[in-house]
Amino acid sequence: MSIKPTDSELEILNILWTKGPSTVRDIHDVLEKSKEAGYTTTLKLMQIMLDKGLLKRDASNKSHVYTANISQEKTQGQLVQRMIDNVFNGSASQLVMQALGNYKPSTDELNEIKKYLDEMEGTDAKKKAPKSK
Amino acid sequence: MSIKPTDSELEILNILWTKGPSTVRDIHDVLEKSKEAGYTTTLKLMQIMLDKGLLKRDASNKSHVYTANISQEKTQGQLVQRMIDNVFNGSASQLVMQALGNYKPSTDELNEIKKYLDEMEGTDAKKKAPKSK
DNA sequence: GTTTGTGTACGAAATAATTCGTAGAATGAA
DNA sequence: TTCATTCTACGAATTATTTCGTACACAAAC
Repeated sequence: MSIKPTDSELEILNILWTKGPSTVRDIHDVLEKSKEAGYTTTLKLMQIMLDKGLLKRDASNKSHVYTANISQEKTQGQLVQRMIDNVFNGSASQLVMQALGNYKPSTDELNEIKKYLDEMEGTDAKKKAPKSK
Repeated sequence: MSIKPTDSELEILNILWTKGPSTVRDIHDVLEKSKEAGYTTTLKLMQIMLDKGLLKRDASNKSHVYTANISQEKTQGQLVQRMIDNVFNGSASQLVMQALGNYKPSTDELNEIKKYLDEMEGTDAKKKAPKSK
């Protein structure tokens, strides 16, 4: 059971994750700022995403209100997983180092990551990272 | 100037990066082990990849020999970059932590990453990681 | 020679993603 | 009510990806 949103779908999901429940108009207004997009194109996309189960909606008003139906964290996890498998031959640390070498995070970010690593080391092969529900 | 191989194309690239120059037959034999695939399907894919500039080939023999025309490291870098932008709203450290939380690398891998981080910290805004040519 | 095997080229079907036009329902002015 | 606006639904064109059949070239084996 694995989802695979397209790039366009991801754009919409990102907006929904950030802004919360939104109408097609809301989403479209955001998209328009960064790209050409027809209103009905956005509408159709979101209808298809509804079909696929990526979104859910409240249709009790004239303007339907859409919400993401998959969590940001879970989606990120699955996409990262896929990238590790398909692009890094299964090596998470390879991905991590590529991300770091490529990106050069700030010292603050570095420290955050190191802290995270230290915590992991302590717990060794115990369980997964803590997650706030 | 940014490439975007599809999943199928990435499978082929991975094989080429691992095994070096190969014929369609070579690639197809590897693919067949993990999935259904017709020979001419693989052939066509590789021809299209040639068109796109993802591969190059030596056609001097009856069996043409293909090679990846884009480097593994550069491709990984671009894909990671894209994921950071599209999925993690620009935060590399978010990606890193998702990768780690999700995957639970071995202690060895953890140490490798930490070492890498330490090196980065020392050199602060210098340049990219050393690469053996 | 002819047959068999292995290869490339290429057209085209099948599927998926994206885009948009048009129709018609609902709402709110004028 | 009539007009303009705003919305959904939906059909359909466009483009990209994946798949495969068929044709034909070439070489080795018979």
